[in-house]
Amino acid sequence: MTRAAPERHDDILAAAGRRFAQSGYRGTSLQDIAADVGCSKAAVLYHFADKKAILAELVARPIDQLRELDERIAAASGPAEAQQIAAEGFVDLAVRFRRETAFLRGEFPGLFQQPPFSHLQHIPDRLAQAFAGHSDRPAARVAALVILAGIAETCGEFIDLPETELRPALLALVRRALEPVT
Amino acid sequence: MTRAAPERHDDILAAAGRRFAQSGYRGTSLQDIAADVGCSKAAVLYHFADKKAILAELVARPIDQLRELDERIAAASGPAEAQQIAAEGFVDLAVRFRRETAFLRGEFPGLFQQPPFSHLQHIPDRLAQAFAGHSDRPAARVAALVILAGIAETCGEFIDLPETELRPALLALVRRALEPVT
DNA sequence: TCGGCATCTGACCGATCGGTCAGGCATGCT
DNA sequence: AGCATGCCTGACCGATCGGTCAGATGCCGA
Repeated sequence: MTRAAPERHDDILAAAGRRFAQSGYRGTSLQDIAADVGCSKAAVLYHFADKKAILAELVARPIDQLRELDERIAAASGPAEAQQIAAEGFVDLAVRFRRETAFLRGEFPGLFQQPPFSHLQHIPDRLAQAFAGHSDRPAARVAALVILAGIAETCGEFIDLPETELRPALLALVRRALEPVT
Repeated sequence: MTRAAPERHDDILAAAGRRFAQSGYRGTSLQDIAADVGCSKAAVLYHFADKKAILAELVARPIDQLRELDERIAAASGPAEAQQIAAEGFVDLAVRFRRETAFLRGEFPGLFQQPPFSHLQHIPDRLAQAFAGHSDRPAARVAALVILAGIAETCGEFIDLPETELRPALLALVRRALEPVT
């Protein structure tokens, strides 16, 4: 059963996306993906150079947005503005790419230290730094970091709200969380 | 180099805890653990029946507390009380067992569906149900679920606050998040 | 009709995984 | 001294992983 290359390509991408989101990158084998698509493991590797290339293409767009967010944080005028940009930018990122950011975060520690993701190593540090900008407000710090870590996976697993509802709800939460707690 | 059994046992447990927290259960090999402890892979399997037994012992106490929380939620008088119990109980759990809950959550989907964890299958559903108790308050629902998913890993990875500071900060955040958003 | 290219398959490879096993070595009791 | 027991090792096993390869199959233009 032969399919046109672009369709197959997208089929594999979609199947891998579902599998990665549910079982993680390491927990998904090429065999699993092939079985979902309905072809052989070798066929998957005909359309993609290797397993990492599937992941790379799957997270290419959220990664681009993450990098752009990183630049905006770096260009902020002070820690307060950096924190605000980081919080809102991350919400935007998480809402727009729910599933991708889920396993992107799940595989974070090991994955971003090797090619082709090595050039992104500094980003988590910068994000954490931005979120922790106001170290005299521990609650805000906690809240922001909780949000940073939790949004993506949660949205993918439990919540089924349309983006039009989810985004303002999350933004309201972030703004509220960033207020100082007395 | 021979050590007394209880010490070795705890050494292995500690090394596994660090590795699991950083690279996940699936991403950690018995070889890694053995190398950290300074013994052979076979020695690890002399002190533990298999790899899953290490994980099981590592999460035994948080699991117990999770099960007790589950019972308290089930015994709540209504959805509002259930939500409150769930939120505060989960914070308590996450703060007390930061690192354990981190990889406990990371391996959640696949792991709780097979022995020796099968009897806990219903708990995530009950938790999610409790958190989503007030479905007419989407922001509160989002916030609670974000917290549910995010606390553990975040605390383990980014935050280095003493428990005495972290716990009240998180509780304040939860209470605030559970208030309706206009 | 025929040749060429894109798509795909089954068999195979080396590496690594979790787990097993027979035996070595130290310690401590008899 | 001799023996049993507890702790540990290196070698090994089958399974599975990501990845390769030669060749089969089907489609499409000349």
